[in-house]
Amino acid sequence: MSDLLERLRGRGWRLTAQRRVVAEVLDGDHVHYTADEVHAKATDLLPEISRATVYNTLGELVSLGEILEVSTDGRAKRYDPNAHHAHQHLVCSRCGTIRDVHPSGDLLADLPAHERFGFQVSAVEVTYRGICPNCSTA
Amino acid sequence: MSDLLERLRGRGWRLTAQRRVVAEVLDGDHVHYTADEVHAKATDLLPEISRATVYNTLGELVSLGEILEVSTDGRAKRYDPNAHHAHQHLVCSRCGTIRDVHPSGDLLADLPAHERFGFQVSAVEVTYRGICPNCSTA
DNA sequence: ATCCTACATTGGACTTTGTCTAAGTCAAGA
DNA sequence: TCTTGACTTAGACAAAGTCCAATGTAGGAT
Repeated sequence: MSDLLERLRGRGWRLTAQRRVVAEVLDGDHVHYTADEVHAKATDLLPEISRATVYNTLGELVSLGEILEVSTDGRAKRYDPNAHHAHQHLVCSRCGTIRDVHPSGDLLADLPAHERFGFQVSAVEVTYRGICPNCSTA
Repeated sequence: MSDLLERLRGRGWRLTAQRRVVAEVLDGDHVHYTADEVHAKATDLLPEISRATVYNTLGELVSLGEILEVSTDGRAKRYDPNAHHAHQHLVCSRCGTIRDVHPSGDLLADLPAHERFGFQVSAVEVTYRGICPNCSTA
């Protein structure tokens, strides 16, 4: 993740404590926090960081293609730092836990030409839904 | 759609003008309105209908499995009356237009056992993204 | 090392989307 | 037609996100 900050500095990003903290919070696998969760965790590291800055920074990271925006439940958007490896999501219908998964096959090719309505189709997002081990035993 | 109302009456639904109007607004193919759009169109037919009733009615129709809730953009949820034929969505990245599409293949089977993390996987939602004919020429 | 300034941050007001509640209304069975 | 419990209403409230004017600061220039 520190190479992320270097990469962004190369693109003219000003390196502030706030941005460093947001990047740090988002580091890891299977991380999918809401903006408010990012803000809460960032506040632990840098108490005076504002909500607006967290939103701004997340928005910039999305624009730059460094993180992904995910909305699996129609409520708050979540942010996924795993933007450099194509993947899909598996979501627990009960507790909302999200895992990154890698389906086999070419998902885009599954949409036949006669079902494309003249669109130039360029991407596909898949959400698998089920019950996680934790919730199925409880 | 009128058989929908009959079906619901059979399930103990009280048949009110408001519910009739919401059902009427949702009738058609490739219909994916937000709650506020449904409210606006319903207001044309029945000026005194309230927002709360539209939300209530949409929620009930979803619970009864008569319509689907779709969130393709992380903003307002949309409602899809085509609940009785499995399908996925194709969304224009520019204007937001949504079409119902039918991919080939077994999408659920594309998730290998070793990528399921012990989940009981039961459903899959797919959103194809691209540019619609209208937006690509404009 | 310090200065400058364009870019970043802040807090709070505002918007959008959706939920809840208490009071009034009405569909449909008796 | 009467009655009653389900339905509807307006408006307050809540959650998620955006916007703005004022203030602060990273990092290049000196």
